[in-house]
Amino acid sequence: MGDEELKPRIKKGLWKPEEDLILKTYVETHGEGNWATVSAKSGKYQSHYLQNIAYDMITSYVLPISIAFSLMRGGKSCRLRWKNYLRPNIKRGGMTEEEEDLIIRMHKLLGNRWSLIAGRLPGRTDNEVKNYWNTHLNKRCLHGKRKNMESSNHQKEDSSSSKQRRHCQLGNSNPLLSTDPLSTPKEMDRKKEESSVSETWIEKAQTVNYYIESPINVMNNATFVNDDEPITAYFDSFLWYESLFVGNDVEIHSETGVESVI
DNA sequence: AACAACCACAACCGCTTCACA
DNA sequence: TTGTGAAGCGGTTGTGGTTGT
Repeated sequence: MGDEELKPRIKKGLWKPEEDLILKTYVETHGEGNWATVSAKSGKYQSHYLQNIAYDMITSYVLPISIAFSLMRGGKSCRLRWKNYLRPNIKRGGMTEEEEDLIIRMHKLLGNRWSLIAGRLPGRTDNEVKNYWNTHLNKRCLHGKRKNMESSNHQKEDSSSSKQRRHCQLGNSNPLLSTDPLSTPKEMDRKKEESSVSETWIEKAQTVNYYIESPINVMNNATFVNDDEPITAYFDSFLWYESLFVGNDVEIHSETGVESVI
């Protein structure tokens, strides 16, 4: 008999609807926490489950009643599944423009602090924000940076090509895409749509950050080395302050520290 | 129709932090 | 003060669907 047979098998991979129901039932009864015990305890919810779930739901999930289905999942897996998918008030579906802008602004301020960012988006999870950033916004921001680099390089180019590119930037076509022979019209439309939303404020933020000392720099000055609370408070006040100027150009004088809305 | 490439999202893994005995 | 287990977090990988060839 090998070790593998002695260990309880922890199931991995995508969750099935019946597993979701078991976990949901467990958490609704016991509350969140003690995730390590979910796997052991959830088996007894078979009877509870069968009493409370409508028969048509059971049949639709093709559950053989004779099978005792305790959750053979690790505590971490259960916790994540609950937190990211089953928890009440989880908002599903695409991000709104406001949410996108908030994510980008927060990411610029906080970096990859996904839980902090998600904390300011009701109904959104850190995993969702992180995935959304990696699949949508990161590309868009990189694309914006490339665009900026291109435009700075263009200053060294001959006047005709730079004039053409400037025309593209001001008009309804993208200079990078329009000069890319591999881009299809459909792809160009898609990329154009992606790049249109938040680049304006990104450029503004880059300008603003030139004047405002980053909170991270303050941290690096070891003002609050051993105590997170002041840092958090500082972030909060900074974000609150920053939020006042959304959509505005803010200038803070580098020496006097006096801010003014342009 | 078949296959490959790509994309979006769910889930896992490893590390850190926290709480408590 | 230290050890230990639980929870939290961010990076990475896996999976399934879609699109292009």
